Amino acid sequence: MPKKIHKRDAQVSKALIITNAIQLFSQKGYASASMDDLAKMCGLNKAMVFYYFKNKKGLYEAVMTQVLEEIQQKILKENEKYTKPIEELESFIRTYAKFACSHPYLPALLLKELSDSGAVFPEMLFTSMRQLFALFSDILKRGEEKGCFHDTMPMILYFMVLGTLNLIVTTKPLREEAAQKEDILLDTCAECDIDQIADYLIEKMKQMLKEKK
Amino acid sequence: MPKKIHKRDAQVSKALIITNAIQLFSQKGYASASMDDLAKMCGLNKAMVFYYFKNKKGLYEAVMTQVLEEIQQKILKENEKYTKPIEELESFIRTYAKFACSHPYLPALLLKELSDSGAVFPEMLFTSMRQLFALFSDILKRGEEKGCFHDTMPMILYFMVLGTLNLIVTTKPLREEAAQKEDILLDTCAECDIDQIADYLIEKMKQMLKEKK
DNA sequence: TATAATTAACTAACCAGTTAATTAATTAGG
DNA sequence: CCTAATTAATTAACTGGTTAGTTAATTATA
Repeated sequence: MPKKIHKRDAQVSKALIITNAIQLFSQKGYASASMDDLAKMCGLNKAMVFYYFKNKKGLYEAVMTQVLEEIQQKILKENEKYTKPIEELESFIRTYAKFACSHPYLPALLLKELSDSGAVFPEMLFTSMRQLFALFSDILKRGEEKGCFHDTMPMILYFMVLGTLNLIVTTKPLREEAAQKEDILLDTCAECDIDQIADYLIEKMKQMLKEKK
Repeated sequence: MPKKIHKRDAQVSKALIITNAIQLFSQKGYASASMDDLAKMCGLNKAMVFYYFKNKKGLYEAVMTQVLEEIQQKILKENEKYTKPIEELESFIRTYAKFACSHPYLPALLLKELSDSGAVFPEMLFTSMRQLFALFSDILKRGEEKGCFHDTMPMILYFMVLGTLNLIVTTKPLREEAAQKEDILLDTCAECDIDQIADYLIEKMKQMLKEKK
């Protein structure tokens, strides 16, 4: 619990709350995240949370918006560097993989939210999530028009990519622990780094997309 | 809230609690599932829950064990019908897909648990989950030895299958809602039935596995 | 009669959210 | 440039409701 070293500054306090809330929500989930704990983490009074974000749900929405905005901007920016659909797809997967690995709160928050079917955060979930999917879907469609992709079902392929990468990241501690006590026969991919995994995924996606029905 | 119509019977009461707990935990998540609510759903006194399962965690473990046992038995039984790795893989995917679709509590519970890295249910998670993965991994390995599969990374492919199917099932209500208000340009696969999706996944898996590195 | 199943009533901790008072920073006026 | 008034940020203390879990008494069954 860090003591407050910062001056009175709304911007700073607000950012401090969001930063800690990202950690808390991603680790404990919405219901188990305590606003008392959050205030202690921030070194602020609990009332500040409600002063800036009205209520718990408001804070959660701010957290999700920021996190989704972050990854979306990153992917869009990377995407601009490429023109060929294959390269764009590769960039999408690699960027998401790297970001998810270095910011593991993203997969945790996303999987929790999706496993609830957006129970906590119903409206804004697809407003924000849709845009990422739209980009992915668009890449596939353009690839199909150009004749380099075949037999695409964007929604399924999207879940394939996100599902795989999110599970790989969130289960990492579990798989590492398993690797120690398990027999060697069962490879839990505990030592694979995220680049290897992204490479493998990309190659497999290429194989899936190049074949005509 | 059904009134109790059953006689005094430990077996019946216990089963009643588990059945309702599966629904409750899968809908609300571990933290938000209230034992008071559960007792009301069962038409029993709350103390019964603690009488039979000691505490909330004990009940949750019983729920997870039963649910994982259920799907595992189903898949193992189906698997016996086949001998060729390709058929076994196909059966694995199709059986999981169908079961997940008709018992949507499974994907909900699994995704919640995995997004926590087994926070609630640490020990038994991989004891039970491992067996399913072991079967999947085994199918791939035997296929590779026989020369019909190539370049397999079982852990990644496992998450690919489970990740895709689980997300497809849990997001179904979300995607259907989206389909109504969204532009037609973005296909959320709202009308796809689970057999189509399983077919597509199986075909894509075949394409991925047949190619040599 | 002994044992197992069930209940009502209780507790102590926790939680989201409120309130009214206090402190610090900003601005305006002389 | 200083000070008084205004506004914004922060706090302690509180509330009402909920929660997991307990206990001791009661009912049914074998």
